[in-house]
Amino acid sequence: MQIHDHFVELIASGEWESGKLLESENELARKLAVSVGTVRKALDVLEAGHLVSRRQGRGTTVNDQSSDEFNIHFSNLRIGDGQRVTGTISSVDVEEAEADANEQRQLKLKKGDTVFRCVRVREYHGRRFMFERLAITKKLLPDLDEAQFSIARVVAIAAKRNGILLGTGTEKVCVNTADPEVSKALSIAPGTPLLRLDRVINMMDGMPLEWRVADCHLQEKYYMTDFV
Amino acid sequence: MQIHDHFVELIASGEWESGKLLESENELARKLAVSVGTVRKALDVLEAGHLVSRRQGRGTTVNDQSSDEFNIHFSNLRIGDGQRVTGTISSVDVEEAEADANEQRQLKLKKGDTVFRCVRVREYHGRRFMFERLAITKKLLPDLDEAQFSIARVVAIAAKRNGILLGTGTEKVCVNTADPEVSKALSIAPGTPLLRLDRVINMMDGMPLEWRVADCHLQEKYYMTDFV
DNA sequence: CCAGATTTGTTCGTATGTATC
DNA sequence: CGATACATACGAACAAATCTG
Repeated sequence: MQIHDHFVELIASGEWESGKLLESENELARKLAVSVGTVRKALDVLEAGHLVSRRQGRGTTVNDQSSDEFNIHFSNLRIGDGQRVTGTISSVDVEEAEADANEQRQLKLKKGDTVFRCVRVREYHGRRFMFERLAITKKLLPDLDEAQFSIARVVAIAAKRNGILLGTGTEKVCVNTADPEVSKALSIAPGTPLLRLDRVINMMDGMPLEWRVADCHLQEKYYMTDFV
Repeated sequence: MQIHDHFVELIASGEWESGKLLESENELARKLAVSVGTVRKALDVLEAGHLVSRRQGRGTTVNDQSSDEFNIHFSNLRIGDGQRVTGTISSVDVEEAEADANEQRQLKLKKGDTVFRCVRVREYHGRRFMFERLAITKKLLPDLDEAQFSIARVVAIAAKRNGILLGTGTEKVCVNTADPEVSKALSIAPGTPLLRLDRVINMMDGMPLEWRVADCHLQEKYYMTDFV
């Protein structure tokens, strides 16, 4: 884990930039004065966290956490044969505010901390299907401004700029019905049953960074999980 | 994987009975004429599949796949602080029939194969909350009869009797509204939005064994998944 | 198309750390 | 307190995939 954390630091600091082909396991082991097995295990953990990709005969490369391939693993929405989908953003509304009680609890903030609040609509193949409300800890992303929220994966991109690495997340799923605001945004009848996705994404140190509550009109899409 | 499969065979055949404390890694390695590292890796995979539990200083024990602790990992329904729940069965209706087209597809059956079809209602703290329809491949569980379906985990228990080990599973989640049958069974208004859980449980060789479609009136419960 | 070098994947055998009984 | 078991690490070797000239 010491070696792992060292590697995380190298990635977060930008010393290991995304796309870079790392030195071989043997070289890393020699430079860090540990066994290759130890380097291997650290890289295994990094790979499990989607931070690097490894291929026999080729080497180990650093993944870009602002890329779509990285971020799509935070979506359990799927289509057709099981491919994950996120859609694209079709409308945005941003404000900056003091965190309310819920935001303080979800993002582990103190009274008086500020958040970005963002309301967005996502569409897929030209059809609006998701109404999402985001709350993002502002102090961790000081260079983030309201103009940027129209692009997908803002948080991941801003996190990368600020040397923050995304880690785990949890999502609660339940059923909700369209209130007037949502029904208008998605052009569906009020009261339409929707899938509500309540998701928190944490940083690698375990602290939450983004809280999203999304109401989702599934249409041909479905939510899927695996049991192991 | 050869060692892993060998261990699976020992568990499925009953030679390693549940609750048994295994020989140490060193002994297993010596008897199988492989390195301890190889035994460790095989045991790691078994543990990931919930077939054994390991504790430093104590040893490795075989889990009982018919136990509640094993089966609860196929449920993503949670309550309060995040504890998984399955509830208890409050009503049952069973029939034996030739698999229809959907059942053939989901359970990878051939035309003419027979299934158990079972309609059950689950309750939690005295409140009925889930209406589930099961389809189970009959030929794999020849000793299963209709009288047994009133107990939870029938399939896991029958599978154990027949030397079958449960492996992975997938679950699709979407939104559904209560039709007359479900609304009557759960004592809720017709049209009430419900969470629909469409789940297939596979055996360790990857072949499906049970298909369940459940409509769920969540109440204070919620469905939760983790991102890694 | 092939030969050789490089890199990860897998296994081996041993040694030490640490939790449990 | 000692014996035992899993957890972690070490260093070496070979297999298999990949890349290069």
